[in-house]
Amino acid sequence: MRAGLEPAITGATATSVTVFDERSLRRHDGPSEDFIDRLSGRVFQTPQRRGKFLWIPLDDPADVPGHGEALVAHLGMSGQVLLRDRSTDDRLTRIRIELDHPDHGALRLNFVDQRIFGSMSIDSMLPTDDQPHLLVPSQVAHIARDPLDPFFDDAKFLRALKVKRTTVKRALLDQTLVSGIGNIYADEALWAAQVHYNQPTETLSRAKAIMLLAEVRAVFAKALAEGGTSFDAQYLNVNGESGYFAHSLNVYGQQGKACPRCGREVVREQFMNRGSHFCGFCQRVRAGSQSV
DNA sequence: CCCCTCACCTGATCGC
DNA sequence: TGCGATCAGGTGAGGG
Repeated sequence: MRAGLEPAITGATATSVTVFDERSLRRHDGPSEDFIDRLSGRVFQTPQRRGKFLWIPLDDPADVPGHGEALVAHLGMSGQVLLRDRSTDDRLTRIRIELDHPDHGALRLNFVDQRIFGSMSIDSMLPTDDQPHLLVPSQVAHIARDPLDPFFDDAKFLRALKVKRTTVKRALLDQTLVSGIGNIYADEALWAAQVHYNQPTETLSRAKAIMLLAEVRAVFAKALAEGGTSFDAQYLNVNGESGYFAHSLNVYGQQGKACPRCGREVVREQFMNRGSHFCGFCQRVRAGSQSV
């Protein structure tokens, strides 16, 4: 989504903003009038991402220099950002931003979200603790870098796995430890590394933890190359197109089918109020390596 | 302080 | 055709 937005909206001016459902501003500190006022007339800079948060830095308004604000978007479970022409509408559009781009002319951003777990907001930028010259929106400050980020700290992540009293899938889904991993990519990376979702993190050997992190990166790289995971019309890129990673899934949603590695049945269990998909043979809770 | 549960929401689909 | 149950890819406040 970030890559799709960049060439289209960088340098565009937000000429008009409409909020159809104020609940989509759940992460915005203020009423919709405030969101509209602060966004209208601003120029979009290059879109940025950390984990599942996307933001578009805004130029400083002429009368308020050095402000440092961004339009922040999170898709939640069902959000989409669709890049449209001025005449195209989308069902379940919660927020609409009309844009004027010096090269591409009139554009429209439709923020579409069925369940309204996603949001848009205007947020102030803060220095990151590890790279103070790089800024992130205040609501993103507690989110860890993702494993494809050049400043992701492998040693810090491995240390956290040792210290935490939790299980490995919980840790993968904990965006304060490592960001960008959701239920699909957690299950896929765990399968690739042959780790059971309920393996206590402190019993994971260092070698296994390193392998797991490598598999997370491999899953991310493949999913990004294929444009993400689309099961239906709900998960689309900015041009309304489906990603192809769903064709590459080994265990997610594959319950009842054969494990691509050993041929035994893929099973699904309830875990954290969601589905966990794994091979009961390849992925078993193993006795921990004793580390001092 | 750390970890886990649950609330937050709507719409599509399926079985009866 | 209609109705109720079920399901869905995330986050963070608050309780234990």
